[in-house]
Amino acid sequence: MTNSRPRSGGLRERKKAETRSRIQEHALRLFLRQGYDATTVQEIASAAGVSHMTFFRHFPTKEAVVESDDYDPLIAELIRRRPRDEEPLIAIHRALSQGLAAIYDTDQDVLLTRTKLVFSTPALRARMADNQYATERLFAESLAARGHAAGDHPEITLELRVQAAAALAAVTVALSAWVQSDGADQLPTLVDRAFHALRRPPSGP
Amino acid sequence: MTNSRPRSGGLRERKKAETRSRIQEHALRLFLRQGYDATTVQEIASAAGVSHMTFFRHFPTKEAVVESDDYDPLIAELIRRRPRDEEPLIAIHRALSQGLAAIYDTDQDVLLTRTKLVFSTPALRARMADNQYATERLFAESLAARGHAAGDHPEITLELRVQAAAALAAVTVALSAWVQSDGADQLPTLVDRAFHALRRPPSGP
DNA sequence: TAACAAAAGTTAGTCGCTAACATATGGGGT
DNA sequence: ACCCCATATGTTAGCGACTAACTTTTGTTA
Repeated sequence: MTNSRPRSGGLRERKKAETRSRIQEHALRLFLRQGYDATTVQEIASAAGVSHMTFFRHFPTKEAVVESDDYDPLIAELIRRRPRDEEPLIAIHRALSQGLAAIYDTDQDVLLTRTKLVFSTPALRARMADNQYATERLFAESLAARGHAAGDHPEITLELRVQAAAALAAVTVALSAWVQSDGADQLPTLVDRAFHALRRPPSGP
Repeated sequence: MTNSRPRSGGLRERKKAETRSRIQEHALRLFLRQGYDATTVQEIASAAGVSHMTFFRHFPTKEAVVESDDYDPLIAELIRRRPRDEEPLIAIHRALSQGLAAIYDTDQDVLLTRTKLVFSTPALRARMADNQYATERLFAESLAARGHAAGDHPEITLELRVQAAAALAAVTVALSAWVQSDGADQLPTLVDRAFHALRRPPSGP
């Protein structure tokens, strides 16, 4: 039995990837034009020139076509690179700002559009919120792994999980405020304010 | 046209409430016995002796039969009663502990069972996570309203929202750890630990 | 070019959920 | 007591997300 693994540059793989992104593009276009709920999977499939089954072979659910967890592993890696003695919330804040800066300047408009769609669609919002549980664990892991050998897996404490979850909550509120201002406020600034609020609760007037 | 509002003690209202809770009881029983996804609405309705339409007249979705936002308004009220100069995270922590104590001793088993179900069912988890956005706003409002007249609505700042969101994240992690320990750990203790982690990030060894 | 395997299509079905319309029943006014 | 109406429930038909089973098409590889 010879190696039957598909070549990375093969026609087959390329076509598959093209189909996938064609579906995704048409889906987003239709969602923005006529709303998420008002767009059927059949409609997206037809627009992309495929059957509805092909849609589900590429995306497990209708919601999945909007989700993009490309960022999570990137941020996780940046957290892992922070010094071990840095306070968890500071570490996440810096890693996040760093990662955000990398994409904010180039993809700002796309990010805003997509985030608006997610926040205004209950089904997508719920998905995003649930995905944060997985992200929380990933970030907590990354916090624990700072300054350890690659194979080493230090304990993930409740404290680390709380701090990862709080950081994610802060980012989410910042995103929400960003969307509410329709992109007028600068997202990095809002993120900074959110993390600041996490560390130093303001007292009354 | 005279007052046609139904009396609170009427037979009609009582029957309706009975039907509602009968549906809910059978639903939970079936979910626990055979799993959430493996239980159809039709099945629940039949078990409760009603048609599937009656189910949806009492609960907007299948998930709603598990959700219980009875606690949120209670906690919100407790937050509102905290002194105005108390730091937001402290205020939420105390209000929450107070509210939790009221129900923990009596409903501990039910709470654990239900929470286990929610955390182990993606659809329910996603719903719960999304509901937290509404709860976050409610708590932020309550924080802002402390020591103000009833009709007065002070501004809800980004900072307050972040703190409310962080507090909810802390509680959620505590609940998750509680479920993971199968109720062996004390929930109030876990909540205290979670809030503590929020305020004083531990440094490395 | 023959043969294999991955990708896409076809079809039929389940389940959550809604709309429209029909029926039953409790509660108030007379 | 009776009638009338509002409200709770039932029936039926249908849409849309998603799955399973099977067939057809199409790169790839020997």
